[in-house]
Formats: sequence, C-alpha cells, structure tokens
Amino acid sequence: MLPPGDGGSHGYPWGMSSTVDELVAQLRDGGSRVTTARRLVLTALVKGAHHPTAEELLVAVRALAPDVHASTVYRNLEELERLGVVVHTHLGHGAATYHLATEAHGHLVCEVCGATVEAPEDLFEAMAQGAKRRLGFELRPYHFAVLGVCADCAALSDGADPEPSVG
Amino acid sequence: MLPPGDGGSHGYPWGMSSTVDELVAQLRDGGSRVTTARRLVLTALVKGAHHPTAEELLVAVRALAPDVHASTVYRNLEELERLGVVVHTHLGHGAATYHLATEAHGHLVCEVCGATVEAPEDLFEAMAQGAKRRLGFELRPYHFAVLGVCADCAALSDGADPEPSVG
DNA sequence: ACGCTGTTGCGTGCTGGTCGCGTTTTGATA
DNA sequence: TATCAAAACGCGACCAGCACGCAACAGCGT
Repeated sequence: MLPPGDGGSHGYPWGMSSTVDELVAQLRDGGSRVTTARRLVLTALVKGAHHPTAEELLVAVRALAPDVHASTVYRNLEELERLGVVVHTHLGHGAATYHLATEAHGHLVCEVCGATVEAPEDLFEAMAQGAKRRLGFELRPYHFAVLGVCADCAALSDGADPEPSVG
Repeated sequence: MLPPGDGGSHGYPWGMSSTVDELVAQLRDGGSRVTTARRLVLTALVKGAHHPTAEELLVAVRALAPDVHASTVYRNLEELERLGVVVHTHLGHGAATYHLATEAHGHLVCEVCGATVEAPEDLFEAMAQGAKRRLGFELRPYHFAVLGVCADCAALSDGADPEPSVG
C-alpha cells in the first residue's frame, strides 16, 4: 500500500491531494521534527480512506511500524492540526475523523443509515451570508457535520419512521 | 414558540414553557411510568438554565432528591428523548446539552469564546432547500451546533488569529 | 560526532456515558 | 385497598475516546 514517496503528485480522482513530501515540508517549515511515526500518519492520511478516525490511522500506521503508540498518533494529529496541515471533523457521536486541511469540506450525515455526503462548497453560502449580515457571525461550518435524512432513507421511510441511528 | 400551556396547572411562577404536568402527561401517553426522579428531571429542564448538560441536570435533581443516581438521569433523558419530549444537542467537544423538544432550535457557537447564539429559525432554510433540491437530503440541522466566530471575537481578532477553543 | 530539545512509548487518569444486576416502586386489576 | 408483574431505580463495574507525566530516545543544527 505504499508506493515510493515520489515527488510528483499523480492525481487522485477526487482532488488535489498533497504528497507526503509536501506535507513533510510543511512540518519542517513549522519548526516540527519529522519522525517515522509522523511520516506514517501523513502517509495514512494521504493514501487511506476518506474519513479515518484516530484509531483507524493508528491501525494503518501500525501496519508498517507496529510499536507506534496510540498517544503518539493523538499527539501527532494535535500537532498537525496546530500547524494547519490536518483538520478534524465530528460526523456523529463517535470518534472524530481527520483529513488534510486542503480537503476541508462540509459534511451531511444521514441520521438513519449513517451515510456521509460531502457538501458542495456553495451549499453553506447563503446561510453564511445570512449569519454574517444578521448576527455578525462568521460561519465555519466544517467542524461538525449537519445531520439529516438522505434521499434513500427518506424514500424508504415514507410512512414509517425508523429510529435515528446517528443522532 | 411556547403556547401558554398554563391550562389548569397551579402555576409555576415562571409560566413560560410547557409545564411539568403537561410533560408528565406526555410520559403517561407514551406508556412510561412517572417516578420522582423523572419528574425532577423534567422540572429541572423546565425551570433550569437554557442548555443544561446531563451532569447539571443531575445536580439540580439532587438538590431535591440527593440519592438519585447519575445513571438514572442518563436513562431518563434517553427515554424522554425516545418519547420526543426532549432533544439533545452538541454545542462543542464536551457533554451534550438537553432541552425540551418544543424549544428545539439551531445553535451557532463561537470557536473562540464559546458563546452560544440561538439561530433564527429561517437561517437554515436556504441551505435546507438547496440540500433537498440538489441532493435529496432533508436537513435536520439542530443536532450539532454550527461553529464560527462571533461578532465580538471577529472584531477583536482583526489581524491576529487566535487559536480556536471549541473545535 | 555531539548535544540540545522535541518526540516517543508506556502507564495512568479523566470525562462522558453505558450495562447488568438485585431491589424498589408504579399503577392496572381484583 | 391489597396484589403483583413489569418498569424503573441505585449501585458499581465497565467502556470509548482521549489527555498527561515521565524517562528514554532520536532528529537535526552545529
């Protein structure tokens, strides 16, 4: 699962994901040291699933370096977030999920089936403008998901109202 | 948002929101039994602060019935939520906050100072309509707060960008 | 190659909440 | 009003997710 840390970014279909080397450079610029564990966390973020939890990142890291400790992953994520390299998001009641700051986006999560939809950038715009104009409040709507019912579940539950599962 | 449910109930001075008696009736209608602890939880919700956590409700309940156990409060809140009497909301990283379902509303929380603003009902409307039309997604944007920067903090931090505290 | 200091592994602790169990209480029925 | 099954309770153990203090280790400027 780990092709060479080549410099060029050959595209991932859904976007411009940075390479590990670029992120490592960000670390150095920020004055942080580059360690094995830290590099592996970045690698897992770049190449792994879309919304990994700290736990999932730990598993990915341990696949290559079995002795990395959970608290190391937590501390690294904290530091990476401080440097603006990653952000974390809460999609529901469980653990936070992490992604690269360059991929920041809003999330819609279905209360019924748990499906996660990445919100189009402009979906929040009207609300953000309204909040700014009327309350002076600058929205940053990326940190918590917005819950709701996805199209599939809405169709299925016409007439029957299943218990929400994410709430 | 609160019809004068004061009906026959020999009033709590506060008058406003639903009375404990009305809520108790909802419990009975739902097939649940009415116990001392349960009634006290409802009383705390009706008369207490605006966004109490389970812990704060426990304190309020214990002020009148010192032997009520924390798990009782948690279980009651769970049951009350199942019956649609209360809802819970996450305003930040800490404990959930509870309020009566009749008072459900969206929340804007300042990442910097933690201030909570109750969102005007229609603030979410444009976004909800957009999500419905474009994604078939029915928003229920009340469960997680939407983060941002409040007017005061935005003014203060012009030029300097303090670390978010709520994230 | 050295040494300063950031980082790690490890254990321990905390918060917020859940669960199983034996006992008490509720409220429908007699 | 007494009876009694089932609901709810008190209690403690336990869980997930994460934070922390410390001694040992390792990155990187010199």
